[in-house]
Amino acid sequence: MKELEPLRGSEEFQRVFKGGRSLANRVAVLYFLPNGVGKVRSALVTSRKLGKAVVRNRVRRRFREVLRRHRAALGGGWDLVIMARRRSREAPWPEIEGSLVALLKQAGVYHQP
RNA sequence: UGAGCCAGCCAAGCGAUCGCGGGCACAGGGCGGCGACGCCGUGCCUGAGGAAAGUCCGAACAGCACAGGGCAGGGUGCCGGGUAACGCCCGGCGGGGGCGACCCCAGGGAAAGUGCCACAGAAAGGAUACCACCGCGAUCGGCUGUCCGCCGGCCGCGGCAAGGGUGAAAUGGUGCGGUAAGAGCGCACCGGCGGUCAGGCGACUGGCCGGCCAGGCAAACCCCACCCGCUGCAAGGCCAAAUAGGGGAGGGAUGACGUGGCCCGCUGAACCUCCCGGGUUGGCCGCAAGAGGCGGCAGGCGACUGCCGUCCCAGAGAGAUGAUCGCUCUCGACAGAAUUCGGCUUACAGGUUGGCUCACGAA
RNA sequence: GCGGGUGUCGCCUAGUGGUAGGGCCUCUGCCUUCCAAGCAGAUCGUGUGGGUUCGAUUCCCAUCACCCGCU
Repeated sequence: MKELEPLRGSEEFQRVFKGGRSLANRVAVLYFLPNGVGKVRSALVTSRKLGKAVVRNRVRRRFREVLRRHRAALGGGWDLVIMARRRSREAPWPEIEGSLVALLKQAGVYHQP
């Protein structure tokens, strides 16, 4: 998945948090910053406040599935950090997918194929 | 039929499509490389738990002496066994609870010493005598006066600890005898203690004898017995890359470092520590065949052990299980491996197997 | 992953085995024309479950929550 490389290291996280913009709804917070690489790099954050390990793993898997399904529509060079919020624990799948896509569209990262 | 006790097992299932981690294969395809090969791709196989959890114990493994002596510190604590080891497990003993099946118990030492036992109470420990009880003496009063005698008050000397009262706890309990009043003072039974004999590997149990001398708390300090070196896979090892190994202060064969809270001992080097200024933030091994699972036979009451057969069962590195659809049922709990095992503890919808107890009914 | 610490009224805190104390807050009363301040009084607590002890905030065990280090 060349178009979905991971983001690593606290320096890269700090760069996105400080230099980037953010959008949010009840399911997640999206931080985004142009990276000039031509590829989309992304990372998911599920804090301990969200729940126990089973809950955090399930949320991360569902978020990752959203990115996988829509990776063809993600264009340009962006660094993304998606942070899960409380609603993501009990939200049904259509709500999660719809919420994340809405955030990506709002940020201008999402292009119709 | 109802109520209950103990032990064990399972942890929704089946199918389709798209995706993820790991392993193996690839003759053909794409990219890189002279090449071995790597990446992509394709095919097949495989992919969380009974607690993976809490991190409360024990070990393996690794480094430092194949971890040694002492102090300090910590842990364990009825007996016997199991185990690599344990604070775990099994079988007993003693105590407590339940009609019972059965369950629970940190359960050594208080005649080594220190300390504590608030309030109440006379007294909280080798202590004491408040009220009371009894004897003797003196004195006062009453019985009309005196002697004698009797009754009562007060004082002194002495006896005693049965009764009252306090407390969680006061030198054993009940009964009879005994006495001035009383007391294990004597006797019987019970309880405790000591001795002895018998049984048992032992904890302990039972019999006999002695005799009443010994309060509680050690999850208070402590004593005794046994155990414990420290650090932890981010241990430790190998390879590659990078800068410049630069400047200052202190220590070092009078022994740096290892080394831990300390001393000794051991090891054994030309380094080490701090400050200033810089570089790196990769890859591989450890890393999964093990005190392993399952089945059978044998030994043992059992924990467990021995032998034989058989199986290979996650291995990531920002961290693999998700999405959609169809069907079935009782509509699904607690919950996600990170070096690996053995335990303990805690969380938990339900389903299921075996054994046992009590109550009622029938035969 | 490894190691350490803390839980006491609504908030901040004392308390090393013997009645849980103080300040702020809240309520009531007094005072004041009224409010504030002041004075007097009251309510409210040992995170949870066991154990040791006559008696536990204190000692022991388990558990829950939170916090802080190392990497």
